[in-house]
Amino acid sequence: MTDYPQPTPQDERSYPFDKIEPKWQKFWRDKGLFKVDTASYKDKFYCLMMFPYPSAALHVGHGRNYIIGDVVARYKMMRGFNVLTPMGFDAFGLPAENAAIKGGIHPEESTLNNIKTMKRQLDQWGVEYDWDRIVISCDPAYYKWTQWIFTKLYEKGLAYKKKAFVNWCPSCKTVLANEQVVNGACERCDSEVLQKDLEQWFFKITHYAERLLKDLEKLPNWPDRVKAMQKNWIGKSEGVEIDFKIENLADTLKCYTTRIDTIYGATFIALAPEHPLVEKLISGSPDEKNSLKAINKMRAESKISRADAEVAKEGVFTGRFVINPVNHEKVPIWVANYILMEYGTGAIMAVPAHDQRDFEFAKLYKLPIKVVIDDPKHPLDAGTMKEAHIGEGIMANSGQFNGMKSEVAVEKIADYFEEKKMGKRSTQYKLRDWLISRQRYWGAPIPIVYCPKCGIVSVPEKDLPVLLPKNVEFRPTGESPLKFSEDFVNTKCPKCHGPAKRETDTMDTFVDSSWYYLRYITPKLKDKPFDTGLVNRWLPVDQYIGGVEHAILHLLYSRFITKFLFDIKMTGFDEPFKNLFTQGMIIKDGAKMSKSKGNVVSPDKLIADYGADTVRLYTLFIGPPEKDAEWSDRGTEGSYRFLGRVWRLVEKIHSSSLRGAEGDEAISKVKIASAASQPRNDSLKRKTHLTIKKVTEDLDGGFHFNTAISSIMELVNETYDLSVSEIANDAVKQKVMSEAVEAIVILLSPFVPHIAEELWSNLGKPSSIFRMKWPEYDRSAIVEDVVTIVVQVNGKLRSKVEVPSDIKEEGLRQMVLADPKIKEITSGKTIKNFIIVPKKLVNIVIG
RNA sequence: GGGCAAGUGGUGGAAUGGCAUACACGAAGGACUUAAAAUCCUUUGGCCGCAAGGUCGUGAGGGUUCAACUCCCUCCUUGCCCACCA
Repeated sequence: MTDYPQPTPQDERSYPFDKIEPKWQKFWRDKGLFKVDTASYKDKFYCLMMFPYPSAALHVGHGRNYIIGDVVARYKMMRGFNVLTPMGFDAFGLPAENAAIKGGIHPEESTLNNIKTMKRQLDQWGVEYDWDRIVISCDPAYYKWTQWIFTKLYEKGLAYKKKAFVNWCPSCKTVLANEQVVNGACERCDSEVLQKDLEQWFFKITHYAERLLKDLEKLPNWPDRVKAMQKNWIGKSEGVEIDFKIENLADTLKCYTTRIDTIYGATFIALAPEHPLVEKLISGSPDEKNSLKAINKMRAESKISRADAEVAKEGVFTGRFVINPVNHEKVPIWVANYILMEYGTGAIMAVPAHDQRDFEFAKLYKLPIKVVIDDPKHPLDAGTMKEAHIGEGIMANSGQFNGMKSEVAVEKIADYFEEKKMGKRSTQYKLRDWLISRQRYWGAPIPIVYCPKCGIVSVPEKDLPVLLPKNVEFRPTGESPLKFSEDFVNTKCPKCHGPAKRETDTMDTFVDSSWYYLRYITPKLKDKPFDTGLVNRWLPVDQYIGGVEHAILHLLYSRFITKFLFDIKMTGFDEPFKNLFTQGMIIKDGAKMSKSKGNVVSPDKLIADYGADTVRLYTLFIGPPEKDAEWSDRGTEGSYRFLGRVWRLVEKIHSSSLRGAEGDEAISKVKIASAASQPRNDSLKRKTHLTIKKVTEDLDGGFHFNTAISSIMELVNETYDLSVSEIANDAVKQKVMSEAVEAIVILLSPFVPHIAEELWSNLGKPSSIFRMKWPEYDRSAIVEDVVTIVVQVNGKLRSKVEVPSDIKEEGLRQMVLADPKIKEITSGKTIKNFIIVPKKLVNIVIG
């Protein structure tokens, strides 16, 4: 048995982060480091992070967004910008309402509690904001203006009401947003989502479809991925709308096609079950009753299964025919479940030979298949084809167009249709109008009043906000909870002052978040949503940072609202976010971090164990920030070790040993590095300036935090090669060393602000480090007198030679060929080519 | 079916035409310690070799080039988004 004392755990902490982090956080807040006076907009930089929904608590995956934003803000600050970084909360929404139904706590209470928790977490991370500008979307002072935007859209005819099919969860008894429907089932309870036909409010985003598409070109600094997703979502296609004459009826049937070149191959027409002409077409047909029954079945089914692509094709013949205008053939009209009423005209000309869906349908109902686009080398045979020929080819069986390339015929036939007035060119979009009404409680009420005399009346600005009443029974019944609040519903008509009723639906929370970035500039303004003059100075946002999951919805809606506000001259810009950065997700155990999967890593414990700087550093070092990354608890220890190394470097070498030249015992034992080709002080000075260059380029050229940090690690490693005794007696080395250490601290400061601030002050420098100028590298310090040239023979590395950096070609050639290894390899061989990449490489090509 | 990413050591990743594997994790060994932790140092792609060195090697196959992880073509795999969109 031993009687030695047990180890004490105090040394587990290699530097006192628990003391310094709260200290500097308080310092920044007391000094108002992040407070901005928007009146001075010279060198402004608007750094915006997507504001969060206030859920219970943040995990380290959320943290990535805020940490990245904080690094950008601090870096830009040191580059002399007047940086605005505000934060707020997207505080309306279903989760709080559901929690309230379960737990009985009012959504407002739980939301405000969650905001408190999240704010504390952000504070502990050392992520700083101008909190005076906080914007909370459930605050009446904010949603007043959300409602105001609604009324403006309504005035311009861009907010309207219509009957529409919406997603309905029978078990939650509520309407769901499209994004809450996953593979046809409710996101939360997994029951099958039904469709209900309800009166709904829409924003006419389709009015902006072309501009939303075209203006993507104005956004060169958005990720291509996001632009591609938006483009895809808007889904523009150009084609021809054909007018088909219906045999024995006065009506024309309009069909939209992008493949007018296949018109001669149309062997049937297919209508969506919901097409308005369906009843008229089948009336009088011998099998009218059964047909209608089958069509009604399709109507019911097709809507449920719309989310499910693998539904079998089904159809009913109407008994009617159209006349194909190009060849006067009779073409039968069918009703088919795969045709969508929402797209195009809800009717298509079906060309089985050249469209896979039409092909399957034709096979099923034994309809004719006619090849009109052929490949002369491998002619198609309609009888034996296994699938449709989708691609281009040579026109066949197409009258006057035979022999043309199909891509030419597309234009020729379109011209022909327009000349003969048989149809016209037409552009279609997949984008649908934005359904914004929700039969839910926890949202901004739609500011509309229904008056028996005046009809639909929007609430005038002086009566806004329409306050969300607090005492409402919001248990799900399938109807808007506000319907049951008599005080809320019964009101006076703003026009005739007679009794009237309020709209009881609330707005989609995406409406709240589609303009919040404008509110931050003048967050407390009472008489306007924002000050146009100031907003025009501060926007567009210089850097927007957020998750790619918002690539379509939030970013598209925000662009739409910005364009609308531009059109009504509220703003002078029509794109809100100049630069967009979308960070990757943090993965744990192969899945996205989420509470339901039970793989969340809480920052609170990590910060308690290692400090915020370690968590920040690891989050930034884990990999390229735009990519997903697997979280490893081990990895945090590496970051922690590195910070300890920096701490000891500054504390021991610089502040004590250098001055006293005493030499800390542990440090004096550091080995003296092996001889280098240059004097060590030169090499360290050069490395210092190369590191400044590299870190600056990594931050300016993109968000390459991981490589910036690794280059600082290299510099730290190099300083460890110098021993204390080496420095102590050499004034030049001391200078080089302190320059390196200062560079390390300042270059690290955006990433790990607390330790940097502490070390900076320990070095005797004035606080705050974030009021310092970002260092610039010295060109003369990075030039080399001697460079190492890599010598390849026939592309293979064979040797390295050191040459003066200003060597001429002939001299270099001689030195390279004089190298013993090269001499041996090249002896007796003919040198065919001698390629020189200056200061880098030589490649000798021999026979 | 369409669109977009990505595929490199035991692991996260670096290198965007010029030394493949920087930096870090993990592992092994050493110094310090009664011991451990911490710290500091060394080694660490495979194969052959005592070594010097050689050789193979960035999902697969081809191509362009003096030179390819990088550019081009074909294919495979994984992930994400969209999807009976005419």
